[in-house]
Amino acid sequence: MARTPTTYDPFNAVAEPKRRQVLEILGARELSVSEIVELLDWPQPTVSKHLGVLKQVGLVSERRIGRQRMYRVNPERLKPIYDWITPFERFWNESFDRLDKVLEVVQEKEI
Amino acid sequence: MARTPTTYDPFNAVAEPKRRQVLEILGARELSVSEIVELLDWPQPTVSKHLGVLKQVGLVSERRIGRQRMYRVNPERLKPIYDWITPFERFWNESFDRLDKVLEVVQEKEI
DNA sequence: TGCATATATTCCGTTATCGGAATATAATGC
DNA sequence: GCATTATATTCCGATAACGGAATATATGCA
Repeated sequence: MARTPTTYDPFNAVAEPKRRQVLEILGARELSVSEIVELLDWPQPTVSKHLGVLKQVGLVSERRIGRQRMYRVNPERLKPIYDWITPFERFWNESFDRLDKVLEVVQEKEI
Repeated sequence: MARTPTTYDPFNAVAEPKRRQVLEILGARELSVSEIVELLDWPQPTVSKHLGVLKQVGLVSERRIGRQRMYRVNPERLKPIYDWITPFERFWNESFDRLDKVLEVVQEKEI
């Protein structure tokens, strides 16, 4: 077996920096392909191909208006990433706690 | 150019499900390679190779004790993922807000 | 019908992964 | 030094991504 396909799950889809960029700008509002092309200044096939991966993995949805296709982000599909990463949050918070304690000690000594 | 290498950044390293598993169990405590082998029941070279990728990208650190190598997670390297994903949190929270409003209306009608 | 616009698809070359099996390195203890 | 334990590395074969260029599809409009 080779590397997990990009369409296997959100983690693999989002590993590609350009696909993260696309999701970021779609976070603001629904956009057509040509609007994305203009905003990011990428070749149109590049945009379409990355949207294709994001759509296959369910991270974006598409709506047709005439010959345009409006893409929007599908946030719930990003939740597995959020759920996986948040348990590690305690490490940063713990560090802050320790820093707080250090600062307390420093303050006590200064008094 | 081909696909972004797994060692390019935390996003790519973490795209592989097995590497996420390794990081999860290292979240609990520092572990030797053989402890990971036993916990996950994978071939030893598989464990070593995945640890190698995680180490290259800075997601784990290593400490030698005799012939053992103790690996620990490097949480701050996971923060870019946390920072990228959390802005999308508002979508789930917004949904809950809307649900709350619906429930309020339902309650009002029941009174 | 014919032309223009919007988007998707295909073909190609280069590159790197992943698992498995085998082997190499390194440290310990006798 | 030699055997043993702990871990890393190498050598496959199969798979697929990515960018670029070219082309195909599909819709709208005169």
